[in-house]
Formats: sequence, C-alpha cells, structure tokens
Amino acid sequence: MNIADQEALSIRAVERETGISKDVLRKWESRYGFPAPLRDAQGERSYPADQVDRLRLIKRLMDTGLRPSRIVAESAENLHALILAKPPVEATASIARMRDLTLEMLRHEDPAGLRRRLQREMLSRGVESFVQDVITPLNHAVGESWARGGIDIHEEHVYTEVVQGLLRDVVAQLADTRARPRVLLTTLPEEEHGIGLLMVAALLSLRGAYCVSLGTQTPVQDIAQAAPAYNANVVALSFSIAYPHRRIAPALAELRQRLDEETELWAGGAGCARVSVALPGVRLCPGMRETLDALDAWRVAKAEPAA
Amino acid sequence: MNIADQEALSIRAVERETGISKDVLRKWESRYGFPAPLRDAQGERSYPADQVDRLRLIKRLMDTGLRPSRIVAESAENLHALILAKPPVEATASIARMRDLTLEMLRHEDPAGLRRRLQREMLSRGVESFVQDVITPLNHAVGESWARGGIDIHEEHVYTEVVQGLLRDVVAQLADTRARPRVLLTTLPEEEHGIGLLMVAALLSLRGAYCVSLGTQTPVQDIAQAAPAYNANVVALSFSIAYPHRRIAPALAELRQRLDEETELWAGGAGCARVSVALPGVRLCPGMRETLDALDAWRVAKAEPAA
DNA sequence: CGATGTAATTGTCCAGGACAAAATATGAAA
DNA sequence: TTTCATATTTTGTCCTGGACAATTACATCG
Repeated sequence: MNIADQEALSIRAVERETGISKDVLRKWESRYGFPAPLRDAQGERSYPADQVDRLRLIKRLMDTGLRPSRIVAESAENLHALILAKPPVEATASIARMRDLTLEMLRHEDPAGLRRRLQREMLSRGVESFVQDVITPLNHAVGESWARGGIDIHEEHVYTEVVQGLLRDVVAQLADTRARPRVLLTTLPEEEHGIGLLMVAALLSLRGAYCVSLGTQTPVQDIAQAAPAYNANVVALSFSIAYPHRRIAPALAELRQRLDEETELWAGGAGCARVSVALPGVRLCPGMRETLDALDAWRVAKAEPAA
Repeated sequence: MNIADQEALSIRAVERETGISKDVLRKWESRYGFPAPLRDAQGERSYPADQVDRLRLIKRLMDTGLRPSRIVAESAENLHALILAKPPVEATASIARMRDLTLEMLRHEDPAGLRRRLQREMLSRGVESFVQDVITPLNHAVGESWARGGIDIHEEHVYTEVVQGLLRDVVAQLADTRARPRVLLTTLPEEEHGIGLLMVAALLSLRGAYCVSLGTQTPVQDIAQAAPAYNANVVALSFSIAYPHRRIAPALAELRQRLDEETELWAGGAGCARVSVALPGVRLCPGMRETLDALDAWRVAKAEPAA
C-alpha cells in the first residue's frame, strides 16, 4: 500500500467530503476532464487527496455564483487567483478590528478566549447589533479566510461552534411561551448549517416572538406535522448559500401546500436570495432586515384581522 | 394536479427523507418488489407518501438488526407487529416514571416544561447518573415510542433539542482549558446525531477532561488536521445505531492512519458495538462505561510514561 | 460443539444516454 | 439603447441493467 493508495478516496467518500453528488462527479469528469480519478484494482474511481482539495475549492467558488464550465477545469492556482480577485467585503474600522481579532484567536486555537471576546462584544452592543453588524460580516470573513488559506477548515468549525453556543444561550434566556407569534424554526434535510437559524431565532426572540427549534435537517413531512401541533403561526426555514438553489423552490412549494393556510412560511438565509420564481404564500427573507420586516408585517396583519 | 401528485416524491427526495440511497431504493424495487413507485410524465419514479412512511419503518427495523430480505416486502401491518414483538427495554420504577412523564410532556408539546423537569432531575441525581441512568434509557424509550406510534417524529426532534441544550450548558460550564486529557469530539459526515457526542462530552468534562467539539459531520481530513492543532490527546468519534456499520471500520482505519501515533482514537456510540473487525490503535467504547474506562486507562498510561 | 468452507444476500459502482430546468445569448420591437 | 420574448447552451438528475466484493447465513466436517 503506497502513499497514493492511502490518500485516495472512493467516489462515495468524495461525495460525503465535498457535498458533490456521484452523478455530478462523473459528469464533470466526462464533460470537463476533471476530476481525473485513478482506478483501483476493481476498476473503480479512486480520488487522490489533491483532487479532493481542488473540488472543495470549486464548490466554494460555485457558491459565490461562478459556473462549472468556467472553473471545473481550472488549475488550483487559477482557482486561488479567482478567489483573491473577488473584492473583499468592506467593513467599518471597528468591525475590521473585530474580524482580525477573531481570525487571530482562531489561528491560535483559543475557543474559550474567542467566546469571551464575542460575549463581551454582544453585551456592549446589544444582541441585535451584535447579530446584524458583527456576526454576519464575521461569518463572511471566516469563510473567505479559509478560501484564501488564512485559517484551516477546522478553525472554521470551531468558530461556528462558539457562535452557535452564544446564540443558543440568548435564545434560551429569552424563551417565553406566551410570546407571539409562535415561530417554528428548522432547516430541510441536506442543510446542516444551523447558524443562520440561531441568528434568526435570537433576533425574533428579542422582538418578543416565541421560537421553537426542531434542529437542523427536518424532513418536510415532519415539519408539516409539527406546525399545527405547536400552534405555530410561522414556519421559518433557513437556507445557506451552500444549499443547492435548484431545490429550494420545489421544497418550499411542497411545504406550503402541506401547511395550513393560516400558517405563514418564511424562507431566510443567503441561499434564498437567488430564488427567482414567485412563490405564492412564501415570504423570502434573504437578510435579517427582511426577516424583521416579516415579523412587523405579521403583527400588523394580526392587529387588523380580515380587515 | 391530484392528491396523488401532491404527495408523491422524487427518488432524490425519498433518499433525503429516509436516508436510503437512490441505488438501494432501485435495487430493493427490483429485488423485493417494494417500494413500487408510480411513474410521472417523464417516466421517473414517484413515491406516494404511504410508501415513504413504510420505508421509514423499514429503516428503523433494520437499525435493530433485521435484514432487508425479511422485512422490505412486508406490509405496514406486519412491520408494526415486528416492532411490537421486540421486548421493551426494562427499567426501574423511577426510570419508568421519568420516561412516562417525558413522553407525556412531548405529547403535550411542552418543551419548556420538559427542560425544567429534566434539569431538576439532573440537579438531584448529579450529571453522571443523569446521563447514564436517565438520558440513555430515555433516548431508547423516545425512539421506540415513535416506532410504536406513541409520539410523532417531530416530538422526537424536540426531545433531542431539549436534551442537547441541557448537555451543552453542562459542558460549557465545566470547560477548563488546563484540564487533561484534551479530547477532540466530533462525528463523521453522514452522522448527524450529536446527542451521543454531548453525553460523552458531559461525562468526560465532569471527570476533568477538556473537551473541544468540532460539531457534527466533520470530514476525516479536517479531523486529522485539527487534532495536532489543538494538541488533542484523544480524538473521540460517535456513531449512532443509524450509521451504516459497513463504513465504520474503513473510516476509523483511515483516520487512525492520518493521526499522530501519540493521539488516541476512541469510537463511541451504539453503532460501534456491531464492529467485529479488530482495529489496532482504536478503542471501541460502545457504552458510556467503556468510555470512562478509556479515560482511566489514558490517565494510568500517562502516569507511567514509557515504563 | 466449534471451525471452516460454500452459498445467498446486499450495498455500491459502472457506462452512457435522455431529459428538463436554469442560465445565457440572440434578435426584434419600442 | 433598452426591453422583452425566443433560441441555445449548460447543468444536474434520472434511467437501465449488469458486475462485483463484502458481509452474513448455512451446512458440513472434525
């Protein structure tokens, strides 16, 4: 067993590690000539580690809107160049400092310190500004920093864990069963990013809504069943930029159909910004701002019921 | 569009909702005659909701050790009969009462109340007994209760959220950077059940270990990269009973290979009880007991380094 | 009764073609 | 030039049906 064997992954493993389906991996191979896996003794595809790394880069770039035909065949160097070519997110001095501090602490593997620092920031700014003005740009900065090679992926994982922990505490402290509207929060299967969900939950709780979370990756059927059981006024889903946007509209349409007419359906997260189709009965909230608007609109509508 | 159309799912959607891969769904169809999806206008498979429900039942039964040839072709009634035939988990009177209370509160959609009740139990018993003697049997009882029709799936989701929230608090409060060993906790991709992970983290933290969590679904490569970065003495993975046991051994072998010799690798969770192959350098901990033994063993080994 | 060899079971992979939805380009009308 | 409708290309998903290795069950022998 040589080094190449040790590092080589089956097509299934690559699908898991990159989130690119087997069908797509094979099609890219035939269409663009990449990936170009080796074959093992049984004639099955065997992907060396460097090709898997390149696939991850490609995935990230596609999440920023680039299309496969432009990037799949590009070399790793060119992919990095493309990432660097993207203009960095602009930030105020105070945010930029917070961002650099965060990246620094991640590089030094200091999750406890990061948590303290973020908590201090949250206390000083208040939850709303913290979520909207700090966490949102930080999320971008951390993801971008990985792509540029500034931090490792596992450091990004740690960042996520720390932020989620903070937000969870906030939501738990604000929970009030009598608050309205009652919002049921979750993500669909294949969407494991729960951080956006928690950000929404924190903001809504702060504004006096009651949020019940079903966790991530809830099948549509289960959501439809849970909504009436919890007397939910609103079902809110979160779609990260990584969620295949092809599937957002059909999934929302299906869920809409299964929900009571009275129950509102909100779709949040950066992923839903790219939904172009009109979805009757579904409120798209690509940003936090729009989500809060939706909350206000719900309250107004309830104040004048069937006017 | 009639009702059948509304309720029918594509093969991809069924894969997501049930966790059974497309290949397997097609093979079962040809081998056992079930599922028997309709075909849409394009000739593509279209699975009615009742077949999807039956597939979920089948999945659960397979997790208990039954094989496809025995159950895939069985009617829903027979599947339910098989579930009822399984002997219920025995419990002491006090545990049985706690279990009934929990199920009752889940049925009444009272997550806040459940949290308070469990928290009280944790304070009165202490964390260790709470995790080992209460949560473990409760997990079983809740899963089983779903299969028997006692509670809905979404109620099971809520149970998971509540318990995870409690355990997270415990771990956060016990975190002490200077504690040893330093344990890196996570699950592999496709394993989204993080509850076992938190149970382990709580117990280990209580015994004076320092636990860093990378969250769930971390690719092998990222784990291998994170371990040295955090100076981890131990990498602990969790496998639920739902994780395809075929893949446990290869994944552990691969990770073992990529880790430093000094770093121990522990595999916990009910899923790894079914691993028969010997894995050198990997410590299998099917239960909480074995995990604590592993901790003791690590301390003994460190007390007499290279004796 | 345990071990060992044989047979059945089961999940995964393959090729390569078909197709619809989405994205993009093209061209005509305002 | 802008706008909108219509072609064209791109892209992901699904299809069939066969092959195969790993696992599990079973039967035979010591």
